[in-house]
Amino acid sequence: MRFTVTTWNINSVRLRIEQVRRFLHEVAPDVLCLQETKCPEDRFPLETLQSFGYRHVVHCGQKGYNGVAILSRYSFSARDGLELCARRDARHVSITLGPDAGAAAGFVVHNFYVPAGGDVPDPDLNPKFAHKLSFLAEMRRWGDERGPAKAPAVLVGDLNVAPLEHDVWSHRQLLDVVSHTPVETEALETLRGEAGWVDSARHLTPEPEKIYTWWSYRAQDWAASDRGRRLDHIWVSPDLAGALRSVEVSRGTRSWTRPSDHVPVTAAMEL
DNA sequence: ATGGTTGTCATACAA
Repeated sequence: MRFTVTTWNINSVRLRIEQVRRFLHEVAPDVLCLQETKCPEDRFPLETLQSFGYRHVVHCGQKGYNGVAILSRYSFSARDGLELCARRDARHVSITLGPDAGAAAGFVVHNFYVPAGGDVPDPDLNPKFAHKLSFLAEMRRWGDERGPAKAPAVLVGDLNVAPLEHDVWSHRQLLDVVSHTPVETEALETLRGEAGWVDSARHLTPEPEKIYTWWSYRAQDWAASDRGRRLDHIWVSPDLAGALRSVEVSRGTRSWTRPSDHVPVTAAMEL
């Protein structure tokens, strides 16, 4: 059976609830992972999201910042959130889907929101960048502790790193810009490789083709300048790599009224 | 070299 999962940094789920409705109507993934819901638990639009056909929802939120959620057409048997960097930041949530989602033993979907890291790419001068590097180090340690994948798994999210040369509009000009500095790209690629995750977008669309999932709000004309970065990722465990059929970047949502600066990325698998 | 925009919460701060 076909299984689809989407990751989307929504930059306020309450402000963009209509965009969520439209996207779910048009693309209808089985599972939607959101980041930056920017919404405390008691103000999360649970019933509205459920009315879009996604009965199974988990939200991990806080006031003003961060926040991750997973919407699913299938029931899940467990939910869990990691607490990284000893902060109660809402930057991770995971679910375990049951057999009705297509994998006999079920599988885990992890949804991460990696810290953006501020503007100055020096951990000694910029505590936000230090936090980002610590977060990536803890993701690496978490992967080491998990060990080799015993069951199919998916890791998605706004990882706030564009790891490869053709994941940014200009590799040379972004080498000292947070999101594409060597210390970040090497950290992300190392933790991904050690844990055996397959980068689904690059598995199906290798370099040198450019892929972007984020365009700054500050550009006068984001589409004309097209100075994007690939910050949003869908990784799959090695046993799922052969099941990948497509990875779609919903670039069109960036042109919707009052868009998020990130667009949805959807992977389809034949399980 | 600089500033450019958006969202939350109501004043800076994070992205």
